[in-house]
Amino acid sequence: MDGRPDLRNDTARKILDAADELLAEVGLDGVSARSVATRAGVNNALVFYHFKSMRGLVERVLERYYEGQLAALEAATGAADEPLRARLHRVVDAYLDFMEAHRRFPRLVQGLTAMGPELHDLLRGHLAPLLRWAERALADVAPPEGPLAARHLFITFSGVITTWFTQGPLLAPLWGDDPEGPAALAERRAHVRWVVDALLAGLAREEPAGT
Amino acid sequence: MDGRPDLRNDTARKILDAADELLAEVGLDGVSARSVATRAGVNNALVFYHFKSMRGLVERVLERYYEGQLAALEAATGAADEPLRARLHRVVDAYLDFMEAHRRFPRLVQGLTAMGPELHDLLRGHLAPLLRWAERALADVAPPEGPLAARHLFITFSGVITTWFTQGPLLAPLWGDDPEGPAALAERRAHVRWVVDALLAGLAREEPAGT
DNA sequence: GTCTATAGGCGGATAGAC
DNA sequence: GTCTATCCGCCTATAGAC
Repeated sequence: MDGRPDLRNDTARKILDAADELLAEVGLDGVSARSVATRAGVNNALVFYHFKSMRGLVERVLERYYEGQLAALEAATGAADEPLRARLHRVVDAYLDFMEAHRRFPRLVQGLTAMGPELHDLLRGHLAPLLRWAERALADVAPPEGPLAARHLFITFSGVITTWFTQGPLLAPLWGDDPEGPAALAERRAHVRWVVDALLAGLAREEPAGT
Repeated sequence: MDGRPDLRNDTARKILDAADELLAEVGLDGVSARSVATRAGVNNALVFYHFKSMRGLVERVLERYYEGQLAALEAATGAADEPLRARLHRVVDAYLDFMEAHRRFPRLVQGLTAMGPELHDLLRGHLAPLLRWAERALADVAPPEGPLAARHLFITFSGVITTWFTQGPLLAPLWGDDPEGPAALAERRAHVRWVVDALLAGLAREEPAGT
């Protein structure tokens, strides 16, 4: 009972899913134990029985997403014999696919990040493996240090991708498109691929002959 | 008394500044009228006297930032005789300068965005002029529609820039640099400029001869 | 404009019966 | 594991004296 309940338990799952939904709908502090329990159709006290505290509950929701994201990205990294450009496109596609399938995730992370330093360690713990993955994946494209280092490219790409999902609902109505619709996403995907290509070309120019 | 107090009033200013600080420190729901009043050194009830409600207070804080940002970007757009690349560098520098000078701002926006749809209209109202500005500023670089349109470039650049400020404090300790320090910012600035150049080269390739 | 006092609601969390 | 009942604290907001 450390906030990691047995998820084969049906009630625990229902609570977790309800919390997940509500976090995206009303934000962290909009969510109360009562609202979660009601949405899940279970008793108020069970939230604390299964997850110890509200914080524990949120941590579990977050955990599920980050594990999925890392797995998705690692699965897309495979085949080292593949041409670089195609490989990066696949990775970026996997990133977009995951966000599309879990639209609540970027919003949730965004909310938690902005919420004061108590949560920073938690988030950092999940971010660290992602950063290491990026540095591995970009090892032979980006220099190890300086403005073109993998870490900068990682921040840049997560910015380019997640910002669309977080700001999209705000901006898209301004140009009269449904931001959640497949057409808008397809266009964004094309944009991101184009950014990949442009940055790749830029990197190639930096290092005209292989070192 | 519509939540727009006379800011020549000293107490109103103190409350506004205190709210600004606290919003960044503890997030929107971490801020209470009491905490604001205490930080400002004034009485609890004065918050409501001057700002009508907590929501009104937050709106005023937000307003101040967005107005400043738009002004900064517009000021940097001037001189149309300047070469395109230099002009864009200046704009991007102005964007980064503003964020550097107001580090709380991106974090605040991030938090509010993630906080449910009640605030979306408010944010949209501030975002709309920025989007219009971007479309004007990029009018003769980007096509009016499709994946390379100004609106995509706008989301991309605001993502690249703001993500550094929001995620930086999380990530930078992982590579042992002070994210708030001038060295880290200078490196990021170099990165963003490089991204501008790479995307500009990409756009030039799309349209080999001017239409 | 500024203060005190307080109403009234909702929050997390626990005790203890079943 | 699940339920009822409850404690206690903090919140926004207002009334009314000064």
